[in-house]
Amino acid sequence: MDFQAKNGLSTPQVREKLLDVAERLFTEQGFSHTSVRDLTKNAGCNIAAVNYHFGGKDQLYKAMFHRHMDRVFAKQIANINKVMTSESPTLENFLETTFRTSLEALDSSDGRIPVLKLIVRENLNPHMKEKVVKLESFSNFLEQVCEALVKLVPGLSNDRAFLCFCSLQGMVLQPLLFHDFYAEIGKNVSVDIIINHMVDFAAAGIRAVAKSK
Amino acid sequence: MDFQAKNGLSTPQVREKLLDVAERLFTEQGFSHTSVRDLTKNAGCNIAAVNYHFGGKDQLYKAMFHRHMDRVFAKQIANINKVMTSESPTLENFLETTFRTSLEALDSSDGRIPVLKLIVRENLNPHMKEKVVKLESFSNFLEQVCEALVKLVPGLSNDRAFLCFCSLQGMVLQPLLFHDFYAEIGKNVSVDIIINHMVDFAAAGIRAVAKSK
DNA sequence: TTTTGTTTGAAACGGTTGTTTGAATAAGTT
DNA sequence: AACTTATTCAAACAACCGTTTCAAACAAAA
Repeated sequence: MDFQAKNGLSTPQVREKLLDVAERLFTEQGFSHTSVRDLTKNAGCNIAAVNYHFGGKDQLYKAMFHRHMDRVFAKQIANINKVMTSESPTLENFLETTFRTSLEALDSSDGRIPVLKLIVRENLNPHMKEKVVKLESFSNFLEQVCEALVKLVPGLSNDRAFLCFCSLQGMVLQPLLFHDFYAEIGKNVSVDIIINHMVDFAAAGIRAVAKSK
Repeated sequence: MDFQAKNGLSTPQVREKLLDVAERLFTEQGFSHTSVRDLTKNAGCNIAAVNYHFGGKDQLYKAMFHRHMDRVFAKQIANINKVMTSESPTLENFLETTFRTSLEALDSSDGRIPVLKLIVRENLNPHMKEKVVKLESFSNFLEQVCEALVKLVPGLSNDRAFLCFCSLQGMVLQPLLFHDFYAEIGKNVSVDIIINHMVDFAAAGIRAVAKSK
């Protein structure tokens, strides 16, 4: 009932192993299609471990979601800072870094998993009652991007910058969700080509929007 | 076992009613979260009706998916033709029509349901073994869009047009998936403003890509 | 060693799922 | 009318789900 009551910090291995497995299975198969038996079998532990360490499937999902979001947004923001504090930051430079970080999960399928895909899942089928996505992390990321855009593109208002953020998010989303699908129907494109295209497309789009009345 | 064996065409009412309910519930809640009991209760028929008329939950899903895709792609292509056969078709004109048709499900939540959302669901959790999306319909739509883009934008190659299609698809996807989410965190924007922004953004993006080496 | 608290294990519980069954009803034909 | 087919219905089925239980194994401290 009161799992890890005293030992507030870390239960050594099983907890982490379960979080790792959860990150992989939940992102690949979704919440409903991943059973507790799947998770524990892949983690090499007993079925009861999920309830013992986390208090239920829901809360394991929540814990992994938050851990993952914190990691990825921290990385994105670090990248943005690196670009913006360089000697001569350009819009193209900023876009390429952001796109590449978001899309690096596409090629060389090492363990990297895109948060956006997770967020899309959570948005289609909410599993947490509380405000779905960790708002502190996400809002912070959103503001950092908008702030950078306003600095990089003369004449861009805050409102317009938000709309641009949405467009950028969509452009990233598309290959994340559909790259495999298009590959299957013969429309295969390398990630580098996609990124180059997206930089050209988005840079022109943002600059045009900045000049628009 | 052999449902509607002789009467190959239409079983009068229950079939259609089930397809309508399935279209609504599957798109709102997803495949797994929609039980056969939900479907039949909303359709006002018996539980066994799904298996009797369609042969199972899977095949009801498939039938509604195909019916819906055929309808929406037909409408999209009709719109494209209307624009392209007008006296002076412009890129902005084409984009606005396409965007508005795709996003009309956002405001005034009448029964309209976006296919793209369905396709995203199906892409995240495939429920059909066969090539997921009806390829004839989708490929046709894709080609029509690319063809129109090449005609409207001088210098745009076929390969580049495909990449632009992907970017457009992403830009449409974003509000479809996240509009409600952003509204909940105070970032509410009217559909008209979104569309105007997207037209500006995409038009500049496409023209820039056309001039790129 | 004995004691104490934490972690694991196999089995079972209650609930929901999609599907099947077989009788009852409706519709259609001869 | 009788007979045949198509459809509906309530009930039951088998399989899976997340969770609980409680005894066994383990660790660390006394």
